[in-house]
Amino acid sequence: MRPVSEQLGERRSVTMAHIAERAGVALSTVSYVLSGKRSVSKETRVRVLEAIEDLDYRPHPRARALASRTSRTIALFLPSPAWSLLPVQQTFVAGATQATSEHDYSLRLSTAPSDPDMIAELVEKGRADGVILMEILLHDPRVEVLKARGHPFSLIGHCEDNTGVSFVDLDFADAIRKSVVHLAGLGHRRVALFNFSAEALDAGYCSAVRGRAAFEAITAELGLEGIHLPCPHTIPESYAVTRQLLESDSSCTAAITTGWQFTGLLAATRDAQVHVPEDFSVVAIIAPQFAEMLAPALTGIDWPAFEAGKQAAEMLIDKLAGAEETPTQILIRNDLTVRQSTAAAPQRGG
Amino acid sequence: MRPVSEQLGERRSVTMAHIAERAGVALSTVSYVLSGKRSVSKETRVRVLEAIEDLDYRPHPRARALASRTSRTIALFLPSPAWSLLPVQQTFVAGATQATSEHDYSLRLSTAPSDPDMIAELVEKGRADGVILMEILLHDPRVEVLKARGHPFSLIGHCEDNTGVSFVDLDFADAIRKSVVHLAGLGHRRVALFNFSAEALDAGYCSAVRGRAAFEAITAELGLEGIHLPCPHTIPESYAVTRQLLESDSSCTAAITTGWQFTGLLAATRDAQVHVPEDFSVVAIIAPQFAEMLAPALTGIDWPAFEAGKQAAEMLIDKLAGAEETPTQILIRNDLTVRQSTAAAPQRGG
DNA sequence: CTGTTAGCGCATTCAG
DNA sequence: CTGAATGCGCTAACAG
Repeated sequence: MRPVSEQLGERRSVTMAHIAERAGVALSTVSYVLSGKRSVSKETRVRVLEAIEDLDYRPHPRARALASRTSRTIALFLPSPAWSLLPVQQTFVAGATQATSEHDYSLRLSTAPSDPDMIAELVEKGRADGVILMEILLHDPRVEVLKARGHPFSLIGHCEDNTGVSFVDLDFADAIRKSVVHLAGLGHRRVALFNFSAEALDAGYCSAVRGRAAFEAITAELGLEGIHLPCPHTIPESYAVTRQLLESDSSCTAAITTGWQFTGLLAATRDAQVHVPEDFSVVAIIAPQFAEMLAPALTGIDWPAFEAGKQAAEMLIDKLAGAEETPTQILIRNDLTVRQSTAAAPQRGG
Repeated sequence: MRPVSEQLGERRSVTMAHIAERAGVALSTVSYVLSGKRSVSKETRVRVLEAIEDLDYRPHPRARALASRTSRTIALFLPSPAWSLLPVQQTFVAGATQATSEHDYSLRLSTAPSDPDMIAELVEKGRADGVILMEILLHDPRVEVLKARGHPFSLIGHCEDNTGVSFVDLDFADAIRKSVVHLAGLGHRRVALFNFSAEALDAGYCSAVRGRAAFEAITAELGLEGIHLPCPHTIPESYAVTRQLLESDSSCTAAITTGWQFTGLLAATRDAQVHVPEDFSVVAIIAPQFAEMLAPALTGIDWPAFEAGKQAAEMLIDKLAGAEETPTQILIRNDLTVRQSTAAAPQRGG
């Protein structure tokens, strides 16, 4: 293997030393006019600035990072391989990317390490100044580690105990509640919740657990019959679960989906000759761009994922900039957006 | 503003010096057992490895990067703000992320710099070893700059002249050709192409330009009437273009979409009481997970975006690892996947 | 096979 | 207000 520097063709670029020489000042002076951490006489400052201009000097972030122990980089982890299946999470990334770029930070993306310590190490080794976590569990070991070691981070999602942590999340309990109320208002008496997968529930995935609790509470309160269906986000599986539901339960007339399950659900209703929304109502909790892409568009609670990703990054950047100690906590409560005219009363089985 | 190092809480961790001392060897020896760039006697190697184990030493990538002029990082740029609208591109990122993580690289994401020189600088300043570009133009200044300065890169998309450059791309010309042939086979005589936007065409966006050319050629060859419609990917605009088409042109019975336009198109056909696929055929060029999410699913050419992102990263990593000089060029030609049973003859206006 | 040394490019003490 | 010196943690010559 040849020396890497060679293949990279990395040019020897102009450094602070060059511009110090040209300006006839000390290296440190250049550093100080750049950082502004010390006052510099107007004259020398101008000379330095001119030299910078003339030689077209650009700082070397990596060297700066090593010396200052700061990288202006934020790390973000994707749930591993099957990630392509969840566009909502991709949208978080898009939002976070935009925010980091706007603030002259950069975003380091990698698949989620299995070991929580590895993510702490990432910042300890200077690869990132802070971390954004998603797929949060109610009791999340990653959050514990990060807290314990004192590293800055923000969450998309939120734990059971959130003292001192910054996060942005959709209020899933509220979303489920509003969805059920909406369906009850349409006259439905028996509704299904297509919740996140059983694995997610077992692991304690925050939205899944909160969603289930809220669903059970609100259906009981309204005297509805609630059918809780953990279901993966894949098309074949959500299709199968829906077919099973429609065949075995003729009085269920509505469903709420928490993720990508609306795909298989819609295909299954169609194949079963059950018409949406005339015979069967569907409420989806999903990013608006996906709700809108269907024809007819889906009624539901909008999960503004792009904005959430952006805010998660921004609150972390604020923290890195030395902002107050009080954490930012954003719990999004959106009203239901009606995108398809739904028959007031369910036709099916009723 | 307090010193950043303080708020970061970055622990002073064990360095190579510590382990050199404990193992009773020179600093460089430690470096060499780690890198394997020089043979080390089994005895000392073992002592060093033990010391590493005992002290729980982990290398510091940033320092390594500065010294070696290599960062094990790949940069990827997103088309700025409106990015949330194009899920296909998000999927590229997902694929690239997976590949980089698998190879122990990391992915640096940022919004696309307006100045091509800035992206070259990114690698010159050591923030990345190589670059992945998307949204490629037939004559792309970024590619020119990268080539000229000798920086490693790979493309998702491909230019007019691709000598020496590695890329992965869907063969859009082939995709359009197959789509038109398919539609012609169904008996359609007048078909529309919902191409990328006029801006994209003007800029010379590779897929758009190639698509148009192929469309014109194949419709002429088959004696069909082709309607070329540049159209943005947004739902309102694709909706409007479709309504306009349906109202002004009663003999057009089929359409091909190149991106996200199928969303507005389907909504518009529905509102216009035009049934898909009975009255009107639609062929979409889109990532399979999106084609499948509709009910009924969309017939079309699959754009395996996740795989493409992955391959683009892998070919770049190979290059960085010092692989051969011969570029990898992957032009994906997929057959049309029929997902909805289409009436053999168009009903509308015919 | 191993140790010594000089940087990578910059931040930041400390003297002046 | 300025400059010289030291070091961040590691790599890669250069000497043995």
